[in-house]
Amino acid sequence: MPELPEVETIVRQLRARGVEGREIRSVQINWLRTVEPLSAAAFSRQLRETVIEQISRTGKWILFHLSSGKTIMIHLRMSGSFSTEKGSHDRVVLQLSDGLTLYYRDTRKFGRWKLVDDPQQILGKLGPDALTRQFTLNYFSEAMLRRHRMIKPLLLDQSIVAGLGNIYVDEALWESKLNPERRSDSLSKDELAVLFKAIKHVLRIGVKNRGTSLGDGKTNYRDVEGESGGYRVKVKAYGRAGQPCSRCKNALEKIIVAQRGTTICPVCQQHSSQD
DNA sequence: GAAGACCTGCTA
DNA sequence: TAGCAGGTCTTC
Repeated sequence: MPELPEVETIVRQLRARGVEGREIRSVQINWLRTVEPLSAAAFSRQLRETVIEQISRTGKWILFHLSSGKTIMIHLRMSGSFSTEKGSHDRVVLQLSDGLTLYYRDTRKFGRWKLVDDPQQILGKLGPDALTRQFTLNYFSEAMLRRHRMIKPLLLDQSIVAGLGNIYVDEALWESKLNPERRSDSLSKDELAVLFKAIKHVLRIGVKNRGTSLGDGKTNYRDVEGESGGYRVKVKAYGRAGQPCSRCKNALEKIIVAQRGTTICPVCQQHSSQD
């Protein structure tokens, strides 16, 4: 579920809640497989009495930098979220100093907490984070042109660029008027520039609006305050199949690309003469 | 590339 | 009840 803007929103709110600087007093692990690579007991032992000095984000990873020198790396996958109030699918509960309790909630249990000595072990396999200066048009163009793959799965590939998921990829492609099945090496210089700009744009707007949430059920994205994201009203493509394209008014269509549900405007996002 | 695995809950 | 979901990993 959460992509870069949702993860960024959560990190900001954890900081605002004053999680940084607090000591972990006790750890409760309700779903053993959430934590890696240690057993729940060993994992808890290593956390106890350490201070969460700093919280950061790279791509879709949340990092808790601990006073012990170790780092907790958290990936929310499809349904992970945080709250300071008890809920119904709390998989990890941290009692922090000064009476704050942090609940990690994850209905589908796909999320993971990894305790690592060196985050680079994992982050080193990722491409640049999509909202950093390291993600440049030159880098992006080169990465796309030297492969012969459909653009959508390439954009979802975290080793190329980190942070995009199904929603923001569909939004960026809609905004760029590009068909998700176009081959990456068929894109012109102009198309690459437009797509690059659209990626940065949809992510920035997403962050500004505190992420996206669809529907109202409890499996959907919630920020730390329990709110759904504000980007929902801004979504142009994702989840809008059957509704009119806000550019040309033709009905948006749902297709499957690389096994992922994909919404496109069949008129605006036609395959070009190439490919 | 594709399909299955990991999971639960919502919707049609 | 089947099918689907914002992610990623493993195994064809």
